[in-house]
Amino acid sequence: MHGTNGSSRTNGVGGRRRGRNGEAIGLSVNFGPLAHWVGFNLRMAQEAAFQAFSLLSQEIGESPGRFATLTLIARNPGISQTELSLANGRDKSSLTPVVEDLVKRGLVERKRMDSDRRTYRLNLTPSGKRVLTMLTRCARRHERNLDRVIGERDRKRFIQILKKIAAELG
Amino acid sequence: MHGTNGSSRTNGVGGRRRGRNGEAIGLSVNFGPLAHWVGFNLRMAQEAAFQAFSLLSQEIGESPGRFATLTLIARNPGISQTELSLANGRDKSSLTPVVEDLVKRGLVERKRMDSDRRTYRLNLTPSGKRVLTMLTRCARRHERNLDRVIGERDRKRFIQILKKIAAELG
DNA sequence: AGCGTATAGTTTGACACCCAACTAAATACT
DNA sequence: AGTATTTAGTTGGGTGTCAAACTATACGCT
Repeated sequence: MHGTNGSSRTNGVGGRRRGRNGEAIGLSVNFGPLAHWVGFNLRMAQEAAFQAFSLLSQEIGESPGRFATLTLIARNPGISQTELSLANGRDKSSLTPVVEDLVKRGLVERKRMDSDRRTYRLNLTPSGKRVLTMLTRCARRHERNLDRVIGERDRKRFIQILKKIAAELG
Repeated sequence: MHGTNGSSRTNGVGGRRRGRNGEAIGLSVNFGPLAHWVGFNLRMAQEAAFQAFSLLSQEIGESPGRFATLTLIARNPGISQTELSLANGRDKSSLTPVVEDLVKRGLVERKRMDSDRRTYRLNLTPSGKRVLTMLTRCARRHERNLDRVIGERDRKRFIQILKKIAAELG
């Protein structure tokens, strides 16, 4: 099971038949090789998971992007923006408006470093810690849902593979 | 190994030590719970894979987004834009400029339907088929790289899980 | 000291995407 | 037939992202 293509029609998404008269696509979409390829399925899964977390996190008025940022600052007090962007897998320029907003809303504190006055040190404020706590609760709920889908047995291996992909294709 | 957090420092990304004098983050970044969560690792893996395919596909002057679109049109001749956007997991409005561009560059042909003059039928032109062939070659190369990372043994299960996530969190 | 290079962060311009509002066509209801 | 509802696609507004150019500091070499 790898080279064999067969037909790869699925009904997962494609659209329920409206069968006029054999109107080209009867009932479902043919994904062709996409169905068996990692890249495509990785994208679809990631976007579904993101979407789901987005819903949870907006219940408390935050965006999912903020969550990783806050966690990384909490875990690495005094981290610089460049280090943060690197760890977060985003360009440092993407971080500028995010940090700006977090500072403005009083979740993050930002001080120039003495030894190197180009770089900032980031830290959570007490208010930032409170928000992070709530977001973390959301995230745990989200993770429980994912765990349920993945299954306890495969979970560890699954994450291992994800990490490996990120590491070896970075 | 699941609940135990320990420390979760990794050196995968964080930045090699520049050890001034214990300057807050010595050598690596602490990812905290992120390290063990599916959502974060899913994002990182997806983005790494996307990036890698992006490099391959731009060798032939195309973007990765185009690839799934062209494949779906090839496999479902006469598909409508809405069906396409649904299968592709994008909003239909996102497709407007993409299709526009593909038509302008002569890869896709677009005809109004007779029975319902609101909808378009999309088809590849011969030129579009040629481009898709090249892109598919790229994609196969990319998949081989991913396979090497994932390992033949886990591959099938891995994709199954990705599909399940996309389906059950959609 | 002085010049060239590297680094931290910002700015700018481009894209890809989403959502909500819109237009035009089809269908359903009566 | 006439109005209301649904559907296919487009438009407009906003967001998040990257890459490249820029500013300012720091470092290295002579």
